[in-house]
Amino acid sequence: MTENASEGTKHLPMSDENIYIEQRQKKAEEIRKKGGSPYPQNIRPTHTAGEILAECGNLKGPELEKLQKTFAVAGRLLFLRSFGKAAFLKVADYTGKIQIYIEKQIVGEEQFELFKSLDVGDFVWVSGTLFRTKTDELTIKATQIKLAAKSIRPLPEKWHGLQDIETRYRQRYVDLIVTPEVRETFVKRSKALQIIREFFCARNYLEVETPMMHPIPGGAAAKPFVTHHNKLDMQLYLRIAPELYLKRLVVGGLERVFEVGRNFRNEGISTQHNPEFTMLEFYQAYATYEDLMKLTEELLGELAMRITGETAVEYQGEKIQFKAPFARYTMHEAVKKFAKTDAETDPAKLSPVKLVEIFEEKVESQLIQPTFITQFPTEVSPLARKNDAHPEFADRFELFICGREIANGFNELNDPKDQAERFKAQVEALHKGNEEAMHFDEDYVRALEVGLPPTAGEGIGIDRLVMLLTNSASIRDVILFPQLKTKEGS
RNA sequence: GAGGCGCUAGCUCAGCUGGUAGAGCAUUUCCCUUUUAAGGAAAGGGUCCCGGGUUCGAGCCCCGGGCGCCUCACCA
Repeated sequence: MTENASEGTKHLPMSDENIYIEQRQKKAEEIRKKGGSPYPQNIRPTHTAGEILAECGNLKGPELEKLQKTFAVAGRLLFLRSFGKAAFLKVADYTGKIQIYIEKQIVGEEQFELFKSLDVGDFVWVSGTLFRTKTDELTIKATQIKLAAKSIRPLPEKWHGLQDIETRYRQRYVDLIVTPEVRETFVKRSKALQIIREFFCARNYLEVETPMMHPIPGGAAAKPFVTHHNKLDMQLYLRIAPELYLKRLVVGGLERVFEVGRNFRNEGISTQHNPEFTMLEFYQAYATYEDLMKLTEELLGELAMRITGETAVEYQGEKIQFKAPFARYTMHEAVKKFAKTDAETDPAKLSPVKLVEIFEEKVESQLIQPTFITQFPTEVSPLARKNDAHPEFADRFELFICGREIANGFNELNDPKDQAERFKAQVEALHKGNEEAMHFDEDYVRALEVGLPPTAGEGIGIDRLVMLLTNSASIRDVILFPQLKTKEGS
């Protein structure tokens, strides 16, 4: 704490005080006056709500009575219905909720008084035996109850919960308490990451971590965040992609690597974009982009199956089929098929840049089911290997689902001379004012000179993938703390 | 960056043509020993996002600003 801590604790800002907070603070003070603590230690549950349900969820009333076993749970008090000398409570821990029944005659005067000072939102510890209520709900009949941690602020209303989207993002801790779907979404996100790690580890990939602070931003076309290291007195960029570092590792003999981590791009914010987002990148020596397309089909199929229980996933009213094989078109074919072309926009006659332009404008939004688009112009693929037969195109693909780019992969350019030329072209574009063009990375070219085996690599946007798997309309719904502007006074 | 919409009690929301600021939940007090949005009785609770303006009078109209959401543009 700062030296001013004692000064700061004298009183809370008046604007933040309301009757609810005052009342609860008063209760906490009462406990202190009596020699107790509103924030005690050594609160030990014997069971979680989930364990109790698993162990006794099938037992009937008489069987529960015979059990003669005491269960102690701890969790947040989320519901309270009092009848004067008895009450029902619902306590939630990380596994679920369990109902508590408390009766003055059973717990005694002192414990019942303690119970009456509890508020919804408090953490509590309860022990007792199990029984079933008239409506057959598995319930703990409390014999002992303790306050485990006092909550000073009231929670949102039980029925409607927290509706204000801004507050949900700013106070995600409250959102997580009162909006069960939010919790489910982030459990699924965690599970997806776990599956991804298992998937690559099972294929002998090594998980690695490369720098997030780059002296030269590289690996993607994007505007970086700039920062500064004081002692080194050098400008650094938050990484826009880990690509160039991961390929250095393949040069170093780590033939199969993957990294899951944050990228930072200093661009607009939308339902599809957060300034920091999570990217999976993986590289495999002696693989081709075609191998990676197959691998991607496998990965996505497995994710869909293990997260949603089926390969067809409902997303915003569309049924997305994650079963292999996914549709495949070259960019030419896709423009021909999905964009209305005339003599002027005949793909065969278009400049590469124009082709990509039409593709992005007319075709992308139509690619709802998982679709691989291959053969991107070399000009827009400065790190990808040229196709041997048609050097104006790169051996590259992107995967589109619901009109959004989900993955991008290609055969890696491992010819140092070619790479140096491509960097030069990028630097020229940079000088011409293209803020997203790449810088010349001499050390990366040196690494290629040491020798990169034939390699294919791919990046998958994890946030967008999780959006699909959790039927989330906005990227903010799959990021725990999405970037928001700070509000005055907060 | 542009346009549209929103911001009223702790929460969810009403608030008409400009005329004393409303409800439900929650809170406080009282009654209530099996509830499932429990029930009954009463009470308290407001910087109507902020700042100007118009008006006898503004939550409402006008101007400026803040924050958010959506669409578009840039991007993954």
